[in-house]
Amino acid sequence: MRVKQIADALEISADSVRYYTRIGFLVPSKSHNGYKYYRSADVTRLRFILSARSLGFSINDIKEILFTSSQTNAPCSTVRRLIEQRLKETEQRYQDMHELRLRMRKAISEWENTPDQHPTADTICHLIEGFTSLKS
Amino acid sequence: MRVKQIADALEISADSVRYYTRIGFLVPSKSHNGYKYYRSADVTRLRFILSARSLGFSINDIKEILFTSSQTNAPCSTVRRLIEQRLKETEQRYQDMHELRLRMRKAISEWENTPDQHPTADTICHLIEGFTSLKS
DNA sequence: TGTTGACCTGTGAGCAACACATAGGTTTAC
DNA sequence: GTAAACCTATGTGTTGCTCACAGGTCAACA
Repeated sequence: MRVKQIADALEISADSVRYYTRIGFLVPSKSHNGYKYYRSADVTRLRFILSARSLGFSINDIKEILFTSSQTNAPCSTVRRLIEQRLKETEQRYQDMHELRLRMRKAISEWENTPDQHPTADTICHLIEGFTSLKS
Repeated sequence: MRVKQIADALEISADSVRYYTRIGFLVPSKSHNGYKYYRSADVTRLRFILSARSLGFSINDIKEILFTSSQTNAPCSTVRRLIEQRLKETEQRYQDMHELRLRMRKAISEWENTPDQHPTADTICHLIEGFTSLKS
C-alpha cells in the first residue's frame, strides 16, 4: 500500500502517516521511484498508534511502549503507569479549561453592558484591562 | 527595568518576557552592553498581554488588537468578535477533554481486571488494542 | 506515439507559545 | 583583586502534526 491508501484505510491524513514514518513508528519499504510501500505489519502498528493516541498517550509514550514491546517484554506495566500520569494531566487541563470557559463567559456578559472606548496613553483596550476575574 | 525585574514584577518567566519582546509586543531600549531595558509603557503592555492571554486570546489575536489600538481606533469590536470565536473553540476542546477523560478512566477501570500479556506477532499491547471505547 | 490533466509523492518548512541550553557578562562579598 | 552567585541574549528544542512546493505517475485520449 502507498501512503494515501493506508491513510484512507485508517481514516487519517497522508501527512500523519508520513509523520509517523518519519519518526520511525512505521517502516515501509522503498521502491525504485522512492515511494514508500506499507504492509500489514504497518497497518497493525498504525492501528495501535491511533488507539494509543485516542487514549491520551503521547508520541513519546508510544515510543516507549513500542520499544518495550519490540524486546518481547510485556509493556503492560509501562502502559498502566503512563496512563495514570496522562490522566492526571488531563484532569488538570480539563479543570483549567473549565475555569477559562467561565472567565470568557463572564467577560462576554460583562461586556454587553460596556460601551466601546478609544485607546488612551494608559489603556490599550479597556474591555480587557477592565475585566477582573475576581469580580463577582 | 531589566528582563528579570519586569518578569518578577508580573510573576511570569523571564523567557516569556523575552518571547514577547522577540515578537515585537514589547520594545525595550538597549544599553551599551546589549541588555534590554523596559519601562512603564512596557509594563502596561505586558499587563495587557497577560490579561488577554488569561481570557483565551491567542498571540495573533493580541497582535491584531494591539495593531488596531496603535492606530487610535477602538479595538472593542475586534475584541468582541474574537472572544466569541475563542469561546467556541474552548467549548469544543472542553468537550473533547471531557470525553478523553472518560475514555481514560474507563480504560483504567477495565484494565484492573485484565492480566498482563506478552506481545505477539499481531499484538503490540493487548491492553490498548483490546480497549474499545464503544463497549458499555 | 505523444500528450494532457488529475492525482499522487517525498522533503522541508512552519505552526503556538513558550522552555531550555549555552556561553559569556555583571555584581557583590570578601 | 578575585571568586561565586547571579544575570544576560541568542539560538535551539518542544508536540503533533499541517502546509507549500516541485516534481513523479498513470489513465485517457488524440
